[in-house]
Amino acid sequence: MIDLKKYLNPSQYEAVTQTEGPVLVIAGAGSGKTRVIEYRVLYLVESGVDPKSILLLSFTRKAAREMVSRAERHDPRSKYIEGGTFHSFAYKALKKYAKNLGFTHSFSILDEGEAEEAINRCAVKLGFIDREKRFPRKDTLRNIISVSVNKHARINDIIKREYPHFLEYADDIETLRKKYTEYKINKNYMDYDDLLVYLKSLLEDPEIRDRISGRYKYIMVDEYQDTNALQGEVTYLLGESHKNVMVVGDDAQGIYGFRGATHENIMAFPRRFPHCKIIKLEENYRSTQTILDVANAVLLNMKNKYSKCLESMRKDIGEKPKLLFFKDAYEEAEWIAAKIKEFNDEGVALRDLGVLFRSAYISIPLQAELSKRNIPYQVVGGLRFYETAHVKDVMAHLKVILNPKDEIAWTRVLTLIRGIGAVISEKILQDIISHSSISDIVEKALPKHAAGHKYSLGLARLNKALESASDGKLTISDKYEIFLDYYSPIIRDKFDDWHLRVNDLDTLKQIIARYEALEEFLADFAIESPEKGVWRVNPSVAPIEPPITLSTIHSAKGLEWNVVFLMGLTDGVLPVSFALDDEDEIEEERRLFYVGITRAKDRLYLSMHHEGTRGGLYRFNKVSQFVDMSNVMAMLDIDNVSEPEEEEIDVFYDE
DNA sequence: CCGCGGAGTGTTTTT
DNA sequence: CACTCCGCGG
Repeated sequence: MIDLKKYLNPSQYEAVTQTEGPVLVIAGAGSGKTRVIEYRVLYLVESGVDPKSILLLSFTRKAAREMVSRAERHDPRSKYIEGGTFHSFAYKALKKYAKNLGFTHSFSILDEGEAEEAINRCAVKLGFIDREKRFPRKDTLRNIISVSVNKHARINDIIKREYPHFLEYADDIETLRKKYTEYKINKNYMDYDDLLVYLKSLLEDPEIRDRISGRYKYIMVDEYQDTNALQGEVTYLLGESHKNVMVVGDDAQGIYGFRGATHENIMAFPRRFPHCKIIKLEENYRSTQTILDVANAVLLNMKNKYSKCLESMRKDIGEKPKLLFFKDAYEEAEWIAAKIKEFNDEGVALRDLGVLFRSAYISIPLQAELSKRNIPYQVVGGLRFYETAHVKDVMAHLKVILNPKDEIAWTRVLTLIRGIGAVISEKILQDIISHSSISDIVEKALPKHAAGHKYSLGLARLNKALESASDGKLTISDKYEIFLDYYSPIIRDKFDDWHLRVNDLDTLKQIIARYEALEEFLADFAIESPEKGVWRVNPSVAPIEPPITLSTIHSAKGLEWNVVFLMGLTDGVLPVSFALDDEDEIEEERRLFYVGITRAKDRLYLSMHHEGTRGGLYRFNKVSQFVDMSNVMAMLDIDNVSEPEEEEIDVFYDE
């Protein structure tokens, strides 16, 4: 057994060795909470605990992956531990026990766009769309329903609070919610929320719960402040019989309130597990004191704070973080790119540099600058490539051959053909779903429609592709190639920028080659999909060394870099403009700022630019209200303040 | 009934 | 600016 005390401070040591019973770890940023999980797994495994009985959970894939990979690195046996996101864990459990809930084992997962389509279909069936012109749009409907599930809230209350102008439709939306739920059961669909809802249902069955708890005897949940009510329930149920549950979190870093996460879960944990041990980690090992001074100033400005100020354990005081003002987005990007080059030339590896921002689009000028200088970068977060239309188009073809009952995917596939719109696709679809196998569809359903219409040629072409691809002897790569070939004329017709989009389809080809089963690929794609962003300007810079990371702050959670650039710090970006009229949302934005700052180990650069355009309108950007606080400003080295020009008008934010 | 083009709207973060 | 929705022409 290794000497843990050499690697851990007393609180960390306690959290690592207190393996039995409930434990709540309140861990400030950089206080070594992942380290605690890492060594706790090692300690358990070395004490003879079967690694297969250890379960690590987190909300985001990033955090989950980081946690699992670090937990695995000390002992070869540790690679047998189970871990991942709540959603991926739910998927595996549901694969096994879905029949107990009335689903067949091969349900399909609806991503957000597909869920919207499904809701729209239900709304049409209920007559809500034709009847009223002002009925909410499908994305709003999906959001309302999702919030009600994740926050355990009533539809009526959500509408009152967030969409008061739709209050007259509250009853209709409630009806729609029920219809949508039935629809999904009927069609063997689950959306992201259902994975958690049905996991909870499974765990409420004492027999199944016993089986699952019997298997996972040690449970650890990271980033607990980012879990919502539903995930909290799941955590309780998982730990109910043996109570060996450790949750780790920091309320000052809660940034997923928008999807129902609440720091209340941290507060409620000791109530749910009365003899819970509470351990606080307050010493920061990551950042210099000068960086923490800024973080602490921001922390002090938070309205509801439970966390204490961070104190650096590092001997070096460090450089005061810089605040930089630029004229426009290009000057800001140029300066950052040049500074990155400078660091790199001095010997700092690119992988030790990170650039963070509130929204992915903020990074576009910087990406252009990095490309110009041949600096390799990777973009994390924001719109992901599997959310783009062309990727979804190709995927829909794979979905229908796996699950011929998938009418959402069929509709997508059919309407890609020229001459087929909503009405005709619906007619063909009725024929399709009256058959249950893809070969019947190919032989009986589709040929009926493949003559005498202007779309007949296209439909015949589709039928041929489906026929070839449903050959059981083919690998999924072969099937993918068939559809890619079929889709090739369609993508050229549909998108002006198709030559850029085909790159994504190439990437997809490489990903798919790693899979043997189509079902596994599609599930992974929905739940553990590659997080590569699409906001890249030039995808083909030759990687000389591991690239610099450009990331949304959300995706940077739990990670750290030697040098961090936090860019685009203007009111309207951070805090984002929609948050400005809601105090709770502003506070969440402030925590986001806090998370960004605390990612930096040695150096931190905060930057913004004044000139911007939004919706075609010229506007003058003000520095973020989070930065523009005297206690924060006092901790910054303010570099080149350029005073606002008199004649410039503040278009958006009048006081 | 499809698809194009113009008008209008709203722009985020993740599973 | 980019995406969605609506109305009209084919």
